[in-house]
Amino acid sequence: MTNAIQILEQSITEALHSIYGLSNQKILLQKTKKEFDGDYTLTTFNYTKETKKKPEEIGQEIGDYIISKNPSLKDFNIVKGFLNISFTTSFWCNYLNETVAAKYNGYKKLNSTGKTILLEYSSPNTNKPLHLGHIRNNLLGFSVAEILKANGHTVIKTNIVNDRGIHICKSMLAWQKFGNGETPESTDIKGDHLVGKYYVEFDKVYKKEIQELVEKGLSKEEAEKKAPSIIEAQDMLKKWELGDKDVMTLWQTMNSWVYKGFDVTYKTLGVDFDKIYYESQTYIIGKEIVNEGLKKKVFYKKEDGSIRIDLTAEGLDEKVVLRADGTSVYITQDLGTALLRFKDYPNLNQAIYTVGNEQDYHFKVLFIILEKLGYAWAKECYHLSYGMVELPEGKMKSREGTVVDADELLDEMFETSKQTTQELGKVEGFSNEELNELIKTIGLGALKYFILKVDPKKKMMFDPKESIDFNGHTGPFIQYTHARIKSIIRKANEQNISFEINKSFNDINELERELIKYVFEFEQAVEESGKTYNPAVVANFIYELTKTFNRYYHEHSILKEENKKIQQFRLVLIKQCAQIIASGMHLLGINVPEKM
RNA sequence: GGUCCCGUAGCUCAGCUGGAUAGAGCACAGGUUUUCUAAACCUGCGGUCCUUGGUUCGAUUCCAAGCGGGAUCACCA
Repeated sequence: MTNAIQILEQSITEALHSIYGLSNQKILLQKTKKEFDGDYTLTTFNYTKETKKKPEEIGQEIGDYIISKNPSLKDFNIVKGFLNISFTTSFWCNYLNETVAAKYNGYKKLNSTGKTILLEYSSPNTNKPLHLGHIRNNLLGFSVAEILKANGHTVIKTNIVNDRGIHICKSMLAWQKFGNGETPESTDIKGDHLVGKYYVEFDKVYKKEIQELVEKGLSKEEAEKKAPSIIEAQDMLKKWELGDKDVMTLWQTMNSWVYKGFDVTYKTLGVDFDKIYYESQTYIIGKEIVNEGLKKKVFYKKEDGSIRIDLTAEGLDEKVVLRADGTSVYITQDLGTALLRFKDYPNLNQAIYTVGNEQDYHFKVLFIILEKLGYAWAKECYHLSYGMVELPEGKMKSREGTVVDADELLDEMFETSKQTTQELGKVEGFSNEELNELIKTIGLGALKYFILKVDPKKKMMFDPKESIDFNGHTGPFIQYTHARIKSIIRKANEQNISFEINKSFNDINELERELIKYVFEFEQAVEESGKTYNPAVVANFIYELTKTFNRYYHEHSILKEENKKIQQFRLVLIKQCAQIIASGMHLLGINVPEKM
């Protein structure tokens, strides 16, 4: 079936060719603005040079041509260089009929042109609990995965757990020294938070040591290198890479605490993974790659013993890929991880890394190195870079404790959700279980929508003093609208009203026409958000649809409508709207309730 | 200092590959419920789209410079 936009593009192409002999012209179509009459608008300024005619004239000629050739088009009007074109009402009604008959949900089916995409997100460090920045990462990654699936791709969601390295040793060391054998069970502290406590503890001691050394006359840089704590941590890392038994045992124990904690947070957030990688496994592959690269002369050994790559020709710097003491750095692991993935999934067409934009440079370097090493798939690697979440005071810093903790924030969302729900008192007949479910759905809806409605590329502000809204341009507003529709549908069912449109029916009003167009345009929004890896496109689109629906809801009654044909049409329309709202929200990882 | 990103209403954000009189939400002022859920709807208030040039029939959008903010340039991750 050809859709509205395709019909217009084809007709206009034909018109340009037949009237002016033009081909390969850009066809600039946009939605007609509210103030004007029409469905879609063609800008005709573009063709003035080739045709040597005024934009109004061109509009008239193209308008006449396409209307005469295409029965789906009703009429047009011209305002300067804008040709506003209207489809017939029966065209839109037919469209609605067909989508409903096809049980259309706005997603593309998995198809042969679809790619196989590995999408990495979350990627936590196991030395501290998750914070709001990680929440953005998790929601973004999960949503983009859903959106890509809805565009007909196969997506493998993966998590690379950063479970080794100097930062982990810091927590371990502090626990060893000051922990008095504390465990999550003995303290009743969630495992990731307990480990995080010792990460902060380490930093305190370390800072103090630095200060003492500075007072003794060392420079700050020297002091940072010579502080006893950091030397101990480095020793521990060496022992770890050598497989020291005690260190390994401690490492496994503390990591297991963290994993238990993360699992709880992931479950609450509703995110999941198809495959989990651990850097403790991939860093070894990384080291092998470095050795091979050394032989291939992609890397070289400096006098100080470190192994490096010179990227100054690319406008970048000289980069260390393996430390002088033989232990691996961040990028060593990433080399190994990349290789392992393409080995595990030989059919991979793309690998997406969901990582904050503070690491733009790192990924630029990583991808260039992979290319220099000769991996053909290097060019399929893509850094999905997103902006930081900032507080009014600036960036969040784990070590300094200026973070919005993920678990705390989630609890606050649920608390607000609970309060609001109780105040509004619309939950009669809900069981306790249903009520809890609803509270979670709404709290998560508010948080997820708040984060996903912002363009991922941009940094975003979060002020902990101002709680996340439940009114206006928010998740709960959209969820509420869905519940409203479902309420009407339930009542219609109770009254045994049928949901079928008479095929010849086309007596619709302006808002109904607009709503059908939104249903139609959803797939374009899904497509665009997929191409740009941007859930905000879907989020904002669904909001527009929902806002229009609420106006419609306010102005027109459905169950009280006496004309049965109109009533049935309206029921079909709103049911499809509910479907699109649910589909769109699903792409954001947000559930929509039947009642609220 | 080099590289990169950003600058739209009091606040938080939309504004698609250049197109009509720049839009929402929050906040503020007011109105709407005997009518399908008022977490809603409607009205009002609010803008040198950071500045200055350039390209263009047309620039918030593209280019250049400047100003302001941020990130990064680690043998941290």
